[in-house]
Amino acid sequence: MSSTSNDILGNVFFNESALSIAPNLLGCKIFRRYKDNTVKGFTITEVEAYGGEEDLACHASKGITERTSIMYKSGGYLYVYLIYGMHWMLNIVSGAEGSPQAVLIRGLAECYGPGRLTKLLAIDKSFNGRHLGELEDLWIEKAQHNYKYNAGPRIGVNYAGEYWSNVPWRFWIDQNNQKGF
DNA sequence: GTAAGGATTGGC
DNA sequence: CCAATCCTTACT
Repeated sequence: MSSTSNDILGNVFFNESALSIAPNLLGCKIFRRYKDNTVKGFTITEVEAYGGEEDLACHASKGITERTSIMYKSGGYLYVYLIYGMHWMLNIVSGAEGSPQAVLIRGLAECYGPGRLTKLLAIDKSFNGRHLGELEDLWIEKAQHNYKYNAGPRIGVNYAGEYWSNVPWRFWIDQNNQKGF
């Protein structure tokens, strides 16, 4: 089973809203070419959508700053930032230019946890602001089929208030109801 | 300039 | 349960 360039997700995919992209990323494989030239692929199993200045859980709710400006770009850019002084978070900017949205990659089949998976993928601040379409060392290939998934509140955003801390914008593959997973 | 706090994790 | 740890943001 070989991959073709047609399987690689590009601008057409990422320019949709974060909310619609997020579940479609489930089952996609994120590939990394490491410095020693080895290539490994990991299946995305959990994501979260962040979108719009009105989303109080989204960093862009504070408006455009040096940190959040990347989210105002068109889809396909990477938003990578450090949290709690030690963990890199990997986000894919979504939506059209001027609409600050992003999808956080929270889990892989091979590695659960947003901080853990960036360590596995060797992703740090050097990836912030890069565009997926320009990268030879990181790309995402589309899922082979649609997966059944669950949705629930996002993690770690209790500060965002009653409504925004409870919107079901976290999506994960339903492993108990998945044939052949 | 300074202070407060966080899209988490792992160790006690 | 709670400390680690440092960057970004918002200012007594």
